[in-house]
Amino acid sequence: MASVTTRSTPLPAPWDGVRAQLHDRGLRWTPQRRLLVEVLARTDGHVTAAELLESCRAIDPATIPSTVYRTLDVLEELGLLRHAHGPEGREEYHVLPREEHGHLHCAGCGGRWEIGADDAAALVATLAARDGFAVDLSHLVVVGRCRGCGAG
Amino acid sequence: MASVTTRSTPLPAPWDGVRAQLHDRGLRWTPQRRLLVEVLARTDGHVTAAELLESCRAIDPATIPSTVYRTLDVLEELGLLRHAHGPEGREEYHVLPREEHGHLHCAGCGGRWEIGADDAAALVATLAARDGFAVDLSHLVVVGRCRGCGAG
DNA sequence: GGGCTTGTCGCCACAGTATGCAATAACAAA
DNA sequence: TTTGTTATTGCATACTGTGGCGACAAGCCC
Repeated sequence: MASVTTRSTPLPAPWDGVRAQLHDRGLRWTPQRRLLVEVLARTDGHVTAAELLESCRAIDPATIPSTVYRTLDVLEELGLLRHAHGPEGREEYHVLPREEHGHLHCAGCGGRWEIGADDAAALVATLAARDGFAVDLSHLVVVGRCRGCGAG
Repeated sequence: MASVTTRSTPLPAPWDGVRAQLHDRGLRWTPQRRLLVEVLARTDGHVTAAELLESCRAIDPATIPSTVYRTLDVLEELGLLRHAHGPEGREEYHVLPREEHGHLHCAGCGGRWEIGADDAAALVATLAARDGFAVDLSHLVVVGRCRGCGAG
């Protein structure tokens, strides 16, 4: 009889190690987690939790929201994801953060860009020097208007 | 017979002009709006919408959430409020923004501080020069760890 | 003061996120 | 393979915030 967890898609990149990482921490590899990981493996860049939920439901309509949210928390603890809050306050996840970076959101067109460590260096240095504050770049969201949308 | 809208509290500061400002735009002065304005007049600094709702309910338990949210939107359009998103993505309102400023949130102790225009000047200048991006300082939220909470 | 226009309220439903709890199932050990 | 432990699921529920819609009432005009 075919195994229940189909092996049709040997997870790529860092995702193939998730199962082992979970086991190392005494956590479990479940079909629900596998489903989300499969979805994430096909995703790159930024997604909202709601989008991920929808993608999971496209494959398994029985997917429960709270399971997805909890699994996202777990994966974030493993370091495979980072989350921040978009301009409307909704959660956004960065898959496979190569390096810490902040985000730039245009309130006009909704466009998004990344802010590198060097762009924020001055701000980070100012706050570190004056207040001893250590900035978490991955949570930095800067809202404003891009060139195209003008200062209007 | 006493008037329905008690005049016991002649609204202070800029709040006394709200009614006129509403009228100028063809909007209306209702008991519900007056209640929220009274609460706001006694508040300063930062509040979440939920806190304002609670304060209103303390006075009039019949206060409806959506009315509060909609009134907050209206008052923000009048320039009497600004909102930003806290680290958990909840809405936070700044009452009577004296000047545009961003916020610093400590993920450890939950402490909050303001970021002045000068603190962010370098970041603002960098983004303006490189991308032509105009930063909205009032939406700037920087998350990290304060001196006391260490880099842990 | 009375009527009319239309902005606003109150209610309902829903989206997105989060938590408690009992039942289930993953995994290890026998 | 069976058993036992306990992490996880699924469900119910709650909270924040938004949008639709009919009924109501604020403010204008006469």
